[in-house]
Amino acid sequence: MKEKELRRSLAVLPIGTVMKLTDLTARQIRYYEAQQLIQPERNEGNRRMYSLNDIDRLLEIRDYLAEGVNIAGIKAIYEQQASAAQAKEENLEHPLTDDDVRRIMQDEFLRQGRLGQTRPGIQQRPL
Amino acid sequence: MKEKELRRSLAVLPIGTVMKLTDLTARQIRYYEAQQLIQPERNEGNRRMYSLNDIDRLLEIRDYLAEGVNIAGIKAIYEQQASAAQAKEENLEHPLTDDDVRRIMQDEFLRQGRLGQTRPGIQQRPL
DNA sequence: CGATTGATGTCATATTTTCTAACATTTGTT
DNA sequence: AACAAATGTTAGAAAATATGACATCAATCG
Repeated sequence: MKEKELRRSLAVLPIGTVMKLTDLTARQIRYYEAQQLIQPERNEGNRRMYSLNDIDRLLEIRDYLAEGVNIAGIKAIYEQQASAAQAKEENLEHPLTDDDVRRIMQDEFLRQGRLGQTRPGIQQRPL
Repeated sequence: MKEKELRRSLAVLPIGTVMKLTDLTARQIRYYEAQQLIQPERNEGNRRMYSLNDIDRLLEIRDYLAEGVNIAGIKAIYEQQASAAQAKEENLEHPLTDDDVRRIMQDEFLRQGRLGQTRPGIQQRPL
């Protein structure tokens, strides 16, 4: 199913379309990019171009924010996912020892602990 | 599978993207529309917006033209498909009599006869 | 409370994209 | 040669997007 992955990651949507599909403003979408939550491509004319995967991620971001997770938290989640994916790959070559697992679990808990801090005000989306 | 149909018919692509995906020029895409081969939607600002189904159809058109079928022929094919689809629907209510079938077959043959006429010069796509 | 900060709104200006319409070109067909 | 089909090209106007600055608003902290 490589075909489908490719299609979903094809950057073909301009920001105007993304606004409608996600119900986000251009300002929000560009801000999330500035915060490294998404990395849209650019066309020859420097216009941002988004893929279906980007749409999914933006919808996720929207939901996390609505739940009260701040942007730093969302970023942490994605970084965690990325390293988890990497670990999975590496695991195909050298399976983990129990000792490794213990250390990883500990890291996870530490990360979780740091997350809930709603220090930077939860703000509800206006209607 | 209504979900997928909906997604595929969502008009979200601007003409610039369509150009890249189909390897057609804006001129060609607009011309096929003028010839009624496609009916893209328009956004609030009067920009043409295309769906994935539109992309498929444009690729088909591109292939038919490369094969030597002229636009009138392609249009005839689509009209035939449309009436076939309609017939199928109607058939769910009143199945056809043998007499109906005979008449339909005759129509088909007449249409086929008229089609091959490559009267309006076959033109090969430039590299 | 007053200051600070995170997330978003708004505005101005520049650049890119698309639209329409007209005229030009190319290549078969008659 | 004349014509028609398909496409190219160009000009001018309108829409969409980029960037950067300043404004706002709510939550948090000293």
